[in-house]
Amino acid sequence: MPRVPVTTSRREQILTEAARLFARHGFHGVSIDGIGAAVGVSGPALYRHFPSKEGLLAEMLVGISEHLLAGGQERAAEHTDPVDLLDALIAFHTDFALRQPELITVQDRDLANLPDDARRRVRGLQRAYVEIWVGALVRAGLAGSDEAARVAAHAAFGLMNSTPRSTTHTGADVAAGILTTMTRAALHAHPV
Amino acid sequence: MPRVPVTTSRREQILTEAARLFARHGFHGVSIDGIGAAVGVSGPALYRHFPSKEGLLAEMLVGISEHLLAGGQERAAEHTDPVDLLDALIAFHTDFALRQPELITVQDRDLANLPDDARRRVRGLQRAYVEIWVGALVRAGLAGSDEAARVAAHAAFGLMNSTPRSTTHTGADVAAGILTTMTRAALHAHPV
DNA sequence: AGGCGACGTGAACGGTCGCTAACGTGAATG
DNA sequence: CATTCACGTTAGCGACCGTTCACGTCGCCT
Repeated sequence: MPRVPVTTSRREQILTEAARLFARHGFHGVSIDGIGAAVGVSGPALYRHFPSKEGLLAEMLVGISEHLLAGGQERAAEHTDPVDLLDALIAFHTDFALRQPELITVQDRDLANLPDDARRRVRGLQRAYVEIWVGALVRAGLAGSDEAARVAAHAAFGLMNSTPRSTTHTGADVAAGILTTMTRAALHAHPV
Repeated sequence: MPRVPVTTSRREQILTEAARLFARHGFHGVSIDGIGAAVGVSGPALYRHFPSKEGLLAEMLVGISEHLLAGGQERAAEHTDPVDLLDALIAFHTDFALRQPELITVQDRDLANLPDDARRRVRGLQRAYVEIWVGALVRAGLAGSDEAARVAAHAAFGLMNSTPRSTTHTGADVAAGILTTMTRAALHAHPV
């Protein structure tokens, strides 16, 4: 039988398709056979690449969290002015949310389905990412306390992550402009 | 055996506990036996009150959508000025999101697990609710097109619905103020 | 008193799911 | 050329899950 040349690695192919399926049906709503079928192999072949279904989810969510944190740290290193940093963070996060809506969806929907150690790891990475935002907000004088800044940061994430609910019908660049403007205004309006 | 006096109706008790469990573990992550155990009965007793597990979810989501739409229509009837209407809508939605975080979570996470007809019904109700916001935004001159207004409305929902992610550590009234202010600013900042 | 309906139980069913086992194969390695 | 290894296959296992069934038990109505 002719072997189909695999352009991207099988692992990444599986991760991509699994993300799409998890986003649409939820972790427990997708079967191993379903994921296999989506990449053209069948069922148990996945166990050549991942130790378990939960392990697959873990790699997906850890990857997302690491990517976000790395991007945040990069921006933090580039900008000393907190307002500039906030703008860079907004641009970075908005871009990610618009480019990878499935990952965004899975990240905050299926975190509870992770095994304990992986969940702790993801939560730690997420917390570090949030703290970058919190620090910028406080230093910019846009939040009266760390607590308030945390609420504001989560609110900003919710705003930018609304992408999966509305992007279906709208151009990505148009949405990017709207979300960026709204997020910036929301954060700057927050009273001290 | 002594019969335990049931204060609220069994149906509502089941709906409440099921919402909590669905919010935490997802629809497919909760078993019929688990829901039963949460209300003190076991497993199949639920079928005395609901036709199926999907039927239970359907009643939950339809109830939420109807409540939101009714509240939106009520505000729309009370306010002729679109900016006043927006403020009333923000107050209404924020209050709901803060008071019922589990329902908010289930609503936009498990819609995909509804049977087709119920899903269509919920989507229709949601769309009608969104259209109230869209109409107010356009009439207020805060959106250049219906499309832009829809993106803005979904973004506002994402902001206000961020509650379940951050309220755990913050007082509800404090969070309400922050979310209200941020949402108002976000919507008013959106350029024409 | 008697029957009925609401509500609950435990047992059992068919189906699906995650995962393992046993096996096959083609390409690189020595 | 023989071996190994990466990567797939199908068959089957144990567990769980949604649902149904047969049955029991109250409280209420006539």
